[in-house]
Amino acid sequence: MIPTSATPTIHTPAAPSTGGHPLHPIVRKLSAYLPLDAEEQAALTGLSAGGQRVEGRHDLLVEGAVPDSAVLVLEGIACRYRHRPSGSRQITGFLVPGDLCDPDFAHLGRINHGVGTLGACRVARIPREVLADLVERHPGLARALRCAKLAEEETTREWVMNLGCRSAVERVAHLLCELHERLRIVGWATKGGYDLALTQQDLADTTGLSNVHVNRVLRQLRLMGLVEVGGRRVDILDLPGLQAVAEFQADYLRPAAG
Amino acid sequence: MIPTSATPTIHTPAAPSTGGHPLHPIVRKLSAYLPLDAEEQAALTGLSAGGQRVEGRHDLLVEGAVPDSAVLVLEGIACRYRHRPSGSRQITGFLVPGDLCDPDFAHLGRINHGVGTLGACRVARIPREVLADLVERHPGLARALRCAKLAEEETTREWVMNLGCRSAVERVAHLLCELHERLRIVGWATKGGYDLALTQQDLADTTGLSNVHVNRVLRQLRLMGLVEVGGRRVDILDLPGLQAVAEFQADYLRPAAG
DNA sequence: AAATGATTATAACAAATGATATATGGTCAA
DNA sequence: TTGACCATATATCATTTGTTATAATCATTT
Repeated sequence: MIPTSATPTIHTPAAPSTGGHPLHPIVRKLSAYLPLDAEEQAALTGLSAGGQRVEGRHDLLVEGAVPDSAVLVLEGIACRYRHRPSGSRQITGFLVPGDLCDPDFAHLGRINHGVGTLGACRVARIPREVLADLVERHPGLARALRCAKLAEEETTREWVMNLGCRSAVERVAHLLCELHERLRIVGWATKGGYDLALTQQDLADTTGLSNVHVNRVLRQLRLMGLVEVGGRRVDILDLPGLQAVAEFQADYLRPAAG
Repeated sequence: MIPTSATPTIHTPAAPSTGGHPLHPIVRKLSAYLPLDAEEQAALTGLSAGGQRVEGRHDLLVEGAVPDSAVLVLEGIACRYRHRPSGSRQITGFLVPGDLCDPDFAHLGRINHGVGTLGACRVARIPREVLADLVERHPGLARALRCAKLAEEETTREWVMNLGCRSAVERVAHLLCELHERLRIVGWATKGGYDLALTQQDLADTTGLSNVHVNRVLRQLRLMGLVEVGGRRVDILDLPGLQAVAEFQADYLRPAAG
């Protein structure tokens, strides 16, 4: 469902649509891996039924818990994170609309990281039985979900690459490119940019930089004429240039179906 | 099979055994997740049959290829890696004995990273049909392999944590702790240490540091009386101390079965 | 044995990034 | 409007880490 004026806390200028009628983000996302028939699409749409609003900065799954349901993000942005004993936080992954966390909990005990919203979100909680039933009845969906999981793994490896061997400017540029592509796939970004409810501190906790240095980097990217970040908005001025700085190759987000 | 004098290029002082008879590393590893019956253990032993020796610094899977078989590491150490256009390399994961790469290739197209040996290895190539047949006939193995995959995902997230918010000393200490635990599980490490065929440059490419700084860090860890690294060997002098510096929590390597 | 090449060790210096402090600007509620 | 609070911006300085250069060590080959 497209957010309306009744939901003022979420920016919605990029509300997604396809040929006039909106598609649920998870349908858009999974369709990018494998074509889904009407029945499969309907099943996914059913998952999105019980969506609830969650404010920004709220936990969805707490560290150490044994979750009894998965979380499907419908709107907004959330993240996986962990804290060090010293208090510093590392964001280890983002959840954008269409992302499901965590399809595999059935085989998992306690989760050793937290999951929380950054900006305000709309999310659906999916009991494990519902999800198990879904993948059993629809092998095509099971397969698409496995593709999505592989893409997530590749994304985490890409983050290792980012943190391990790119400079501060390259890291931030890469992150902005990745979010652009992921949001674009589900209809929440245009070529010109996207809304992003992240603070500079959030970007710092993601890229392994200090908030001060993130600020320096964003200024530099602005002066380079590549991208302007501010006011909960990312305006991309030169996408090829930004991608070049980041050495961004979108293919890791889209493993080809075997 | 335990390496003998016929295989002089692999250090073997820590050759694993259990009650006198050796166990294949993948049996040891998967048993740590779920108990395996004799039939399942036999099936895994069959996988290890066609092991071949591979020299150090050789590719097992090349970037961009469409692999037609998985790789099971039996001895030695290998890694996943990627190169930047500038030439710098990032190691994104290690493969130790018992690790299978990649159970899910059937759903994957080209792989966007390479897999190669670091030290000399013994590996088995497992055709996709063989693997598919195995998991079909043995649901218990399928489940254990999924657990292993979850542990690998958690490990990659732990690496993000390591690269993103730990200092150089902490990073190296954490890596040494992780390798110790992973090798210990499959019988290739004792409390006192383990053989490790990594150069300081390899450690640098893993931890996102320069080789010079890795050298500085190793000296510091030695002066702190925690660990001595050199001569293809890691001697742990103070395991609790090393783990404390690293804030190492082994649980991410062992998700409890749900 | 000598030569070669790779790895390790160390010093000196450069560059990138972090920490602290402070000011500015926006948002929200009273 | 005011005040409080949070995020952003910027300057200054400290620290960590990278870079370059050079030796020393070790294994391998000739």
